[in-house]
Amino acid sequence: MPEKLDTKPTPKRKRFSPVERRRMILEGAIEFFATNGFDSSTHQLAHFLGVTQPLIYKYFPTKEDLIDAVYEDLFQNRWNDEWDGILSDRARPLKERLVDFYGRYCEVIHSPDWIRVFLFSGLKNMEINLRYAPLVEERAIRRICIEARDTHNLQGLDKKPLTNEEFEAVWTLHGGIFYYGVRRFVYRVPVSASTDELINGAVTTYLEGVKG
Amino acid sequence: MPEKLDTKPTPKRKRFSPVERRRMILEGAIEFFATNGFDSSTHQLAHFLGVTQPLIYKYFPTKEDLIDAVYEDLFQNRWNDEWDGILSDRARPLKERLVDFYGRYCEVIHSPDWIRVFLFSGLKNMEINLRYAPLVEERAIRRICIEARDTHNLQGLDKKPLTNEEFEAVWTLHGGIFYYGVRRFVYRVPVSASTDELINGAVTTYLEGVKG
DNA sequence: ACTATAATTTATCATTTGATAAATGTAAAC
DNA sequence: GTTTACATTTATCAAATGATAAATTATAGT
Repeated sequence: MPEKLDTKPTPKRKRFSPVERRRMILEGAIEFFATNGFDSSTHQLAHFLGVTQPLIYKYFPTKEDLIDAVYEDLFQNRWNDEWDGILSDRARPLKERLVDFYGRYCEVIHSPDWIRVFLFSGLKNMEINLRYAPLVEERAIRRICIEARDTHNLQGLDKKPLTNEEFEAVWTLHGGIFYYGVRRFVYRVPVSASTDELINGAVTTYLEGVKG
Repeated sequence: MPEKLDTKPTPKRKRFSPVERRRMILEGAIEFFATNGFDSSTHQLAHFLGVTQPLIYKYFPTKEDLIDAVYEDLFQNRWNDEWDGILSDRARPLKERLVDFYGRYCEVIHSPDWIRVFLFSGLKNMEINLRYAPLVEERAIRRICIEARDTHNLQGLDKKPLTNEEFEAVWTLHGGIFYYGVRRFVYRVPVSASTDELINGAVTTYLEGVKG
């Protein structure tokens, strides 16, 4: 078949600015590692990206650097400071606050990339956990304990410090919500409720339990 | 320093029966893979076992065979048929049954080996999940839903099938309990309650919630 | 249209990894 | 004590993997 010979041939190689290319590699790496784990090879990743393997090393000197960039992109600054305010805003009913908070929180964590990379990294890397778990405990769990006491007019923190039972009740709520993501993106089984329904149910149950 | 020359020197090599050695390798592999993931090398595993690497291949023809043996040992036949009876025994209060059931269930799953291998395999291997999740849903979650209805004298299954809300409430309970293991053996953060306290709290909260 | 910069690829390497074959030595049987 | 079976090790390999250097070529500036 005859073709126009005077048209410029499509370049076999497309060049991007370093910023763009770095972004492309990083985003691809997140998806790829979330699917295949961090022990997958950089060769396979390059194939997935449609790019040669040494190019990756132009932007990330070592594989470890690339993995760290994945962590940072997914976990760093993903805790929105506004969430603290939502939980502590006593002008609203606690149930409404909890539903609001977990709705926003789940928008971040209930994605295959987030849940899977979080578990992959947690299983391999101790450092991530040591940073993340205390963050959740301090800014969510503890705060919810305090607000629950206030809401149900129990004795203040000055009278009695938070008990193990109070902490564990919130951790169980939190774990139930987290586990919903595990069912969807790790086990990949069908779930019978939407995220909103789940949150509503879990929060309601928690509040019933802590009240009684 | 002079030594007794007539004592038989300690053999540099100890021989075990195939059955014994296979068991040793398998148990070591469970611990090793639970710690380091299934992508760790057989060379490292051999070092961990204090044995040469080709020996492993005498007992497990491929690495995949070894991994399958690990799965089988941890997950196969770990569901005790008596548990079904515990959940369905209407002579006992539901709360007591649930605490009893989850106490026994957690004796199995709340170990670093079980939780970590379960997550490692779930993240890599789809097959395990496809077998395990339906088992839990059928033999635990659904059963608990049914018993909860009976206990609270709600309309029978013939009147109205189990709702998504009922299912999700139990999954949230289940997830909260599972997550306790994740906190301990994946995140490795200190937990503020014993397994028994956790189960008691979670079950109580669930029943409060489903009642109201 | 030409040139220079640098983004991208090709070629290559040392190490690691799953796996195999042959040599070795332990311990049971005689 | 000798023999023999076979559990274990030593030696080795091809393929995969993280990483580097040199060659190539797209594209912006002139």
